Amino acid sequence: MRSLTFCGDLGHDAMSAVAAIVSKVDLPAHALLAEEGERSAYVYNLTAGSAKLYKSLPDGRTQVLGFLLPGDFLGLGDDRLGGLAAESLTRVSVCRFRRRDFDELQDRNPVLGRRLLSLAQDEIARSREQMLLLGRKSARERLASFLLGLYDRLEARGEKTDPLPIPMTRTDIGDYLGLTIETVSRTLAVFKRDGIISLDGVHAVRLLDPERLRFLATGDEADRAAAC
Amino acid sequence: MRSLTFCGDLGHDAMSAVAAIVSKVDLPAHALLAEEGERSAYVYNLTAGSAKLYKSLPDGRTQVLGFLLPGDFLGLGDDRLGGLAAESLTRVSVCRFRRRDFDELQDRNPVLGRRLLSLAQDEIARSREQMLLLGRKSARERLASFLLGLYDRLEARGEKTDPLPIPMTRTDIGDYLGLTIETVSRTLAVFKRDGIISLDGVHAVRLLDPERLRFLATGDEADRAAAC
DNA sequence: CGGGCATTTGATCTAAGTCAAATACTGTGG
DNA sequence: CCACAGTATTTGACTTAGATCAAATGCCCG
Repeated sequence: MRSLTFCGDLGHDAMSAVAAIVSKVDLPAHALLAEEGERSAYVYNLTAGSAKLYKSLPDGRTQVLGFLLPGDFLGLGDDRLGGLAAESLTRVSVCRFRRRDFDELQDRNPVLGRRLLSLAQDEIARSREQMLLLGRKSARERLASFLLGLYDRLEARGEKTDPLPIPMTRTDIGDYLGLTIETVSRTLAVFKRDGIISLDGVHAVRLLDPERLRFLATGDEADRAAAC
Repeated sequence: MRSLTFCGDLGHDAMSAVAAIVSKVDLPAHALLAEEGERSAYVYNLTAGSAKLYKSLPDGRTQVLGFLLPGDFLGLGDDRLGGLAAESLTRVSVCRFRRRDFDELQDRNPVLGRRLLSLAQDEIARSREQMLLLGRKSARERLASFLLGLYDRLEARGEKTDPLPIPMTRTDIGDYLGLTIETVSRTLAVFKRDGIISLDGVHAVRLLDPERLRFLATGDEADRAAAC
């Protein structure tokens, strides 16, 4: 099964050790995998479906920190980490580990330890990119980056990307990009008008001009006027 | 010396192993410790002074990803990581490790490995907090968070915080908070007018009402009108 | 002591937010 | 399979926080 992609080349011993402590769980859409402030006793690895990770201010403003796709971990070393919640966007399947078991496994398997450090560093790199986006990019640049990011991640996992599936709502997208749903909607409308994308219903997009999108995403615009 | 705080309780062997591969370097203010796109052959641990970590868009917009204070690492596992630069803000002293030596040390010392994973997780937690700030907080909330963050970090290291030293320029602060220098300046002026802080020259602040600042930072405002 | 940068302050502009309706989906039960 | 209810999305009109442009100061540091 594809559930344990993360232990790919850990060797046979490690794989059976992993298999021994994992349990598979299915959950419906909109299920809370973790609540803000809670210290979860579990570590999850998503095997099907998608989820969002977020953090909120007391008055309800929320920031989506990332979307989890199949293969992604949730709760790694997070036990202590600052109030942050996770919710499934679709029906999901997860592999669940009791945290204690997982930590122990990690202590006995240096390769796994190194793998986890490497995952943490990937996450740091992605966070940095996102900080640049949130701090300095325009709405168009944010949406372009978002679409390409989703595309690239699915591509990298060998999932289909032609009608690019968008499992999250406009609200989730807005909360991820630091925008309102209206701005998300309007900006996508402009991309459509400009022939950069086409909407295939609300939860799928076709990237008609990825080239142009790349330019937009990095701010290399040279944004020639788009007539009406 | 305080240079090797990170290996505090690693044990004697590890400490001498560390000592064997480290070299101490002093650099002036505004020195580049790493350039965007470069793959540095070194890992640094800052022992005195401060520095900024940043990332830029092709047109020059830049996002400061964080400020390094004494004890902080630079370049951990970063070799590959997406173009990101570091520059000293003041005169700095650093402990420099050749990356290869450092990786090797890490492989032989599981405690060090765990320590690094933990540092990486701290960094992820801080990044998440910053994403919430950049995506959802107002200018006042950002500045309040910034001042308190600086205060807390110095406090935690036992540095003096009464006149809170602000080694970075307004430009750096703006680039860190996703604001312009004008907005930074104006917002600090408002804090001053409201008696929340007092400016002690341009590179030192006195937090007169940390309480209030905490409320501001978390958006718990209840922002009673401030008369003129 | 003065030149050059950093900061502050003021006036104005604008991208994105807010408020308010239409429309369009989605899932459900008949 | 269809209609309907309830939500999600789009679209439009208007507002605003923060950006931009433009001068004054202020502050190092040689």
